[in-house]
Amino acid sequence: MDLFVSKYINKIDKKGRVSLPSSFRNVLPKANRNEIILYKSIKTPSIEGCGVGRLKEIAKRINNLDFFSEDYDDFSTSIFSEIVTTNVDKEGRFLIPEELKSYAGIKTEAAFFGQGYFFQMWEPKQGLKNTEDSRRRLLKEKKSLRMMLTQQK
Amino acid sequence: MDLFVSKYINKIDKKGRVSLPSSFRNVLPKANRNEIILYKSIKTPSIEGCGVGRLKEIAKRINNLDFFSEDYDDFSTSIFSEIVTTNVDKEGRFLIPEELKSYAGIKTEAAFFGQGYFFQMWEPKQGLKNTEDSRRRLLKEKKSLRMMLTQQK
DNA sequence: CATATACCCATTGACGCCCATATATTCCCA
DNA sequence: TGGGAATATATGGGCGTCAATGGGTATATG
Repeated sequence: MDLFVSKYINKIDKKGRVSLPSSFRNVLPKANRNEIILYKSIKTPSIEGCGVGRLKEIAKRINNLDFFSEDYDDFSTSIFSEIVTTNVDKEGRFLIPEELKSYAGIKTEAAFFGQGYFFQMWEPKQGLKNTEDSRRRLLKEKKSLRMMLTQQK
Repeated sequence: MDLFVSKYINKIDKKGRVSLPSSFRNVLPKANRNEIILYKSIKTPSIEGCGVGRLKEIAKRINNLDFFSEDYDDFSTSIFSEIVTTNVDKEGRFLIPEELKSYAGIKTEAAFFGQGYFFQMWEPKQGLKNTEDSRRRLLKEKKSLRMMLTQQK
């Protein structure tokens, strides 16, 4: 499985370390298993994360913008300066930077939600509520959900 | 990671020295870890910096502008003639030339902002405000920012 | 010679690395 | 197939190393 799926709730220890769920670690390329990138979610009070490979993709894309345009600076600033890289230790744990932790309201536990190509970290209560809310919104449009789920191949 | 990412705020000591963030030092080629180039940002009151290797890339960018345009001369002059090289000492610190420091309004602390292939140095307050402004501009066009961040592969 | 800058050494706190344990999971073999 | 052993995962904690910072002294350069 090379996608981030399922959800987990892990504890944050005294030193601020939290285990990246094992199944998530396995999604990272064997080469760079010891480094991930984190950034504030644009739309929700949560932290998003993924492997560094994704960052290089983003970098390439930004690099293709007109270097002297205002857009270049805006993207570059909003993305690169907001992204933090974090090292995953041999036990699979990492530190969540304070700024991100407070942005997401995370204190003693972090809830990990697989999102396919990336994952989110939430304060557990808020995260679960968000899941319910999304599901509720989707169910309001059953038709489209059914279509999404039953479409083949 | 071979990109300048994240942000840091470091102190400037009595002698005018400031630490280049460790993660930034690691972006510089192992060969030339003791030298960086600095120049005034064209669009903002900040200082931009990078390893000496990137000079060629900047030259290329400028060379791609129309040779007979006014822009060509302006960029060429503004950037090349303003570039200064600075030595990084064994502890990873360097001196910010007075002219650049006053251009950016930097006094006792410098904020380092990763920008991918280069970095910026700001007076902390102004730098943080600039980040917010950038983000605000981009969020007005949610589509583009989301695209930049979530496109897969 | 005077000022600026490089080199050396020191301190503090944060972080990485290592080892340890408890629980859960898988595997293997009788 | 049941039970026990080997393995993996989440978690806890000790300790050495490194990053950021401060300061003394040598050296260079005009």
